[in-house]
Amino acid sequence: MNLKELSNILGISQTTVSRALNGYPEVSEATRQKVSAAALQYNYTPNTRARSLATGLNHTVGHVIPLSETNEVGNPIFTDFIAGASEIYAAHNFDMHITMASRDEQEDVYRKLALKGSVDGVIIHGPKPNDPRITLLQELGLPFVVHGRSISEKEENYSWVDVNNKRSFEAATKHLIDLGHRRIALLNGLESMGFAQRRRAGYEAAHQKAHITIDENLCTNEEMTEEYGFRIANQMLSFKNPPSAFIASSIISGYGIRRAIEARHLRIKEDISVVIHDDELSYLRNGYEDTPVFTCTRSSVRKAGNICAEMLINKIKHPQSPVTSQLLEAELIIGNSTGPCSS
Amino acid sequence: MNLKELSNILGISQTTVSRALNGYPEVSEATRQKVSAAALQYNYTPNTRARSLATGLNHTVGHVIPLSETNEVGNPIFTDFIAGASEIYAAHNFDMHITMASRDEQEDVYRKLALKGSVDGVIIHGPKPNDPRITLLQELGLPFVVHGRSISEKEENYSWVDVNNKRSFEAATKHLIDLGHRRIALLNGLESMGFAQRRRAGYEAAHQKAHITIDENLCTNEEMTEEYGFRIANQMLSFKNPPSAFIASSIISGYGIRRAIEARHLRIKEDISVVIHDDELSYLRNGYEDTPVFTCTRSSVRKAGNICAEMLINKIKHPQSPVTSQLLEAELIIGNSTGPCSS
DNA sequence: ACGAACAACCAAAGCGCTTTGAATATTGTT
DNA sequence: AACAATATTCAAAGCGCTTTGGTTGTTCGT
Repeated sequence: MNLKELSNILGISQTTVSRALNGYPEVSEATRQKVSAAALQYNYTPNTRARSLATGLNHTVGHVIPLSETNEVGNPIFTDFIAGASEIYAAHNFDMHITMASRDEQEDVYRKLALKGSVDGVIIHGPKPNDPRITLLQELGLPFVVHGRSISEKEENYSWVDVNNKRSFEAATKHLIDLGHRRIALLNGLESMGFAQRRRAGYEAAHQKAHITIDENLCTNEEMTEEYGFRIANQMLSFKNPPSAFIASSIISGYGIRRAIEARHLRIKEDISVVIHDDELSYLRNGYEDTPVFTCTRSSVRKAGNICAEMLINKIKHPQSPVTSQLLEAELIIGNSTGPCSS
Repeated sequence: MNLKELSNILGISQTTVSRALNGYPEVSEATRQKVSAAALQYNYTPNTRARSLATGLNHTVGHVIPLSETNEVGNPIFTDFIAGASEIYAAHNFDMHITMASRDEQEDVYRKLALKGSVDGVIIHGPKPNDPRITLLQELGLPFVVHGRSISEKEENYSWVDVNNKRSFEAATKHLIDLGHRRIALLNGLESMGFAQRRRAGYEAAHQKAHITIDENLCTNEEMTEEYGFRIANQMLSFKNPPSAFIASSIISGYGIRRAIEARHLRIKEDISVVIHDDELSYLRNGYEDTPVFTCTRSSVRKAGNICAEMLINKIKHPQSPVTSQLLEAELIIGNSTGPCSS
């Protein structure tokens, strides 16, 4: 069933039928009723392709999910982010177009996306310092919002949504220092990522303010898997001078750290303190009670998805509106994994 | 840059330019060269919408990811499944269209998808017994492949890719029984899911063959989160007659079970055995060495994504081809979490 | 009762591509 | 040299929708 057929059945022109369905004012209430009823009866829905060809609007946003070199799969936090974004898309009748691409394919994918004209805007995931994708999209004139922030000398005149990673990791580190910890391990994300650099900066700031020198052997950067947490914690706990606390960039690595601690029959909290960053992943909740399992810096990645999507749709609908950005604070929440330094 | 402009620049008709780029034979090699060069130079890529309007083919497949009532977010295994599928899509130049929808919205979403004409085919996720989506899509005439199988009286004449859940869970249960375990807890997925019913059937079969009666108090069905594993294991371990082994439908719940065991200062393997189903999630690997952390039934969900995608594209390209299906065997791999029953 | 203002509708053009059917150029055959 | 056969090219139609610019009735003020 298409517009032509429907209008033939009704004996009304395609113009009027189209206008009736799209809520234009120059249609009498009577015909609008008739048309709506017929559309429902004959199960008519306008063909998306034809519509977007005619209007130039796709009602679609693209996500290009970076595959890490090591895992070749997107980080599971994307599931939650995208769930958040898709809520908003659904509310605005937008569609979601997803591509998974390795880091070196990214630019090419974005360029293709723009040229093929299949999306009205995109979300940039996992920005790196001076991320070339940002300038590329600005050149291409494709609306976009960055989840995270790039780090660059130039003024950052693009829209982004980010967590205050520096502040939150400084707070987490300070919390441990206040508890008497002096050897605090940092299991950070990949060094090339903007968020990891900011977290590192927070970690450093807290140390500096407390006049503690950082042991570089306690700081690592990797893809944040469970195995990463286990392997590194295991290694570090066998140091002659092991850390008394761990900060992990993700609950997933936190699981690995816990596994390593318990494999050595040490007790979390009493013997070793652990702080994680908690994205509030729905399948990997950090406890359901008031007191979380892990002490954490908490910021819902799903909510970040909401905000990014809302921002992008707004940019698409109002291309001339000024850039906006939002810095989300990640609360430090004391859970059952941190206690006074025992060593 | 569009076709019209490009053909004007070249002084060649749109027809010929289009044919040259699409590899039709009735174009001289000379002009083909010229056209290709110009397309490259002027950065021309055909507009997807226009093309699909003209051809009737979208080169797009849709995934409708069910949101669980409880979590409102897709299970993280989708990330891996979709990563697998998208490899294939990329290779065939297909796009991916994702919608997240709660269970009761599912049918509506599929219907809309078909009517709007924005996808050439879809993948059905998380089939339930007598899943209405299957008949719906058959009526709509939209090609589809089911990840998993429905369970129904009627003959199952549709394409699917599934793991042999019954067989693998029977093997897992038998393994534990052979080790002397008699009280084996089953932390299964939602009862309404086909795969959960098949896993339960395997669990029952093993018990039956060993003439052991099942204690229904040891069998639960829920969304497979970490917290689920923790909470239930914690409860069961405080029974006057606790289980000596656990089988979990997912590594995620397995983490929770481990947390509960270790919180009670029991040892995994020595005191309590644990078997999980391992989807080989890239961020939640079940160990990297020969011997996995958890004894498991292993079947890569990413590979399942590959196969589904390949199957679907084949169906789209050859609509008349017969239905195909594939049953993947999940190997039982003995890891460091199962040992002789100690009680 | 007449023209202005407005309400309601429509035919046709256009979005950017593919594809049909026809036209033109080239080659081969006798 | 003339014609058939083949190789290239093209103009125009069509995919299903929106939107421009007109046309036809209605209502209103005077």
